[in-house]
Amino acid sequence: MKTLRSVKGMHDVLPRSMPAWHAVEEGYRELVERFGYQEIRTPLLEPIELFVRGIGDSTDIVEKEMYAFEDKGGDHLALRPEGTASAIRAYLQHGFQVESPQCKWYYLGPMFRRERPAKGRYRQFYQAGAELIGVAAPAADAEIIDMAVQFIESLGIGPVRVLLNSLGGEQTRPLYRKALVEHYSKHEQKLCEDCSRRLERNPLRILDCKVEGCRALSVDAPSVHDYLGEDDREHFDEVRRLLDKGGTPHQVEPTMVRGLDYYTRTIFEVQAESSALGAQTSVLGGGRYDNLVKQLGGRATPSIGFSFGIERLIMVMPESTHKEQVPLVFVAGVGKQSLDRALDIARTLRRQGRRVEVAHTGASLRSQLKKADKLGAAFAVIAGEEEAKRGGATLRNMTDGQQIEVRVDELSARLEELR
RNA sequence: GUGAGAGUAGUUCAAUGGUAGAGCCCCGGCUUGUGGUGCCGGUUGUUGCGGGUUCAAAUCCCGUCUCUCACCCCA
Repeated sequence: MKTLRSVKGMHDVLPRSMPAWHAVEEGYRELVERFGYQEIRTPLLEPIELFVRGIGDSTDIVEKEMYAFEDKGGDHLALRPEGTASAIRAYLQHGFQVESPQCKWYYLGPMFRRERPAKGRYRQFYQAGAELIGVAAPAADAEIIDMAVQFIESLGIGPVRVLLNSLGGEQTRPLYRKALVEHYSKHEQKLCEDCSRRLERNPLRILDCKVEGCRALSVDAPSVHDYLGEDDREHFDEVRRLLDKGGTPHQVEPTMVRGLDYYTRTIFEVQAESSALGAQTSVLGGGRYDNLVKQLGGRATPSIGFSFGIERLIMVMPESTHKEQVPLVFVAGVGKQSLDRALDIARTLRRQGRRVEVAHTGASLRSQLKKADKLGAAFAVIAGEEEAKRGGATLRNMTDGQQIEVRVDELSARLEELR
């Protein structure tokens, strides 16, 4: 029979890599909860309309990367490609807008994009993020960015670069858009195929194009910063001031735009200087989305958030930040009669909260110790017939090979001393 | 979606048209009482799949699938 494989671009995360995953997941929860963020879990499936309206129908994500299908009842559904749209949907659906318009939420879970897989890019990947909903003040931007950077650094990843830009808000965008269209229209025949399409639908994205001809045209393209309205300018300057004050180094990247349409004003990206990511450089990205709530049918609610890919983070994370496991105690019996005693000792130690492995068969002591070694046990408890006569067991330190005989009822106390 | 490379044991790889192999891993043993180094032994394969050429194909040809990398975009 043909052996089955996981779907293209979708991977098993095997037990051996869990120390890294847990370090990221638990480290993240711990940190954002310290900032007052609470977890929200939303469904993996949403009405496709949510992403079309939220992320934007001219984005690559919606245009060509969605896992969208019609279910048996004829509903048009999609596997979520990112987390923000769902969070805002939940925000509106459960009346937070009325009840408690300011929300600090975080999430963690699988996202789906049907792209060609490459290093650091998968069709099912795990993303975590945070959303600060309903706060317009620059201090919100600074908090989110600071939190993101603190988190990345807490994993021992460094040095990192924080790239910052402003796309402007409602007073800026129409003017800037017009200026861009004017600029690029003069050289329309030199634009690549994608960009001539973008000229109509999303001229901002041309700035981000990597094609030689388009890049040349972008060199003397108008800069957002010359078009920022007064409020947008002030907001951006204040965010920068707060970051400086908080000691978060950043660099302004005037041509940076992001691939999701909902961003307004502040956008940012954290890059790790590591070759482990292949062509990918960004480990975390985010920005302000002041129009999204309104676009999804709510009142205008300024908000900001970020998200990061767990797989990518793990690729650049040093092994030293992997979550440490509690010491393992292996209980070995010697001889058939001792198996019962070994099981008894194991049961007791487990009830006392220790991590314990025990042999299930009365194999030779040698092979049991081999197993203990393979499992990475810190200690072995040898329950042999000799010791049994004295109500004891041998406690062996697997690191240095030293061993002592102790009474069974003293085992736990001795283990405590030794750790 | 476009381009490139690669598919042989769990894994890393050898075998260039003539009997599919090695290291590592795994399992067992080396007086049923001592792991890590050592020694002995053992398991593991429709050579990704399908077709073609040939007396003979892992090897040459065609197709297909998968993986990897890059472009695009993003996490």
